[in-house]
Amino acid sequence: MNDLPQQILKGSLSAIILKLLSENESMYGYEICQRVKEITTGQMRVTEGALYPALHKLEGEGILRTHTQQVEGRNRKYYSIVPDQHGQAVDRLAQMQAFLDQLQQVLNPQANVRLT
Amino acid sequence: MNDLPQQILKGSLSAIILKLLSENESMYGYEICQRVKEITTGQMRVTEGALYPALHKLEGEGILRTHTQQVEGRNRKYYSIVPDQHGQAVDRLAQMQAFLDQLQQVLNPQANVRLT
DNA sequence: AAATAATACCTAAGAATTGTAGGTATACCT
DNA sequence: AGGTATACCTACAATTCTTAGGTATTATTT
Repeated sequence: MNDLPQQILKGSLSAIILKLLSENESMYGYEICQRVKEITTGQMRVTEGALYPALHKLEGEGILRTHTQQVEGRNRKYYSIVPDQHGQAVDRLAQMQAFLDQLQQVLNPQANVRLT
Repeated sequence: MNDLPQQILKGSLSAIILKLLSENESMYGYEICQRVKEITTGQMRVTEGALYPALHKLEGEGILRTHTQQVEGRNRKYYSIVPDQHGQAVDRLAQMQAFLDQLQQVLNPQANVRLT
């Protein structure tokens, strides 16, 4: 009946991918899943059924590119931001952040965001 | 090509509704649309095509109830949280806030939330 | 040695939510 | 008379995700 807590807000996945790939030269799908689990101490999980189509879409849009590499007998498909698309990634992340700030304005107006 | 900026993150609308109705005894649909525009200085807009189905769903789930009233010749349908469902609303809002905190942890890990 | 877990990729089908684009009706202003 | 604001609604399409599978290799446990 009740939705389980590990639901991802629809629309946030591509932002998560772009953020992680902004900080790391290249990552492979499975690694992204694990990284999100790590960062959020297991509270948020990116399912593979959502991740791989999202990666393929960003690749189709020309924002990401891939190179495959065999590591310990397994094939890994590494994704990275296309060099001249870093601006695009920054823009998208800024848009998402702006929206989240507006949402906070509605849901939690007395809270302020401060840098540490 | 590019998604316009006034897109709502799917899943956040019911939280917005519950938050506004937690602070106001009752509100009608059109009022909710206007209020969100006010709070976010026009940057975020809840479309009626999304709002009304969402309200009907929450009513169907037994969380909201309605009473209609005629004001200045026009019919207004006021929504309010069913008295013994305030806990439900608080729970849902807390869940959403927890998720947003986790998302911030991924997208903007150096930022901290502080009360004013 | 066999079974299970972990790693690593993928897709198909369906559910859920939202935007777009309409519709209806009243009141107000020009 | 026409346009704008108020106030409700629905249908359809688009998007995004979850669920639930599938394949294959390596590591670990039984």
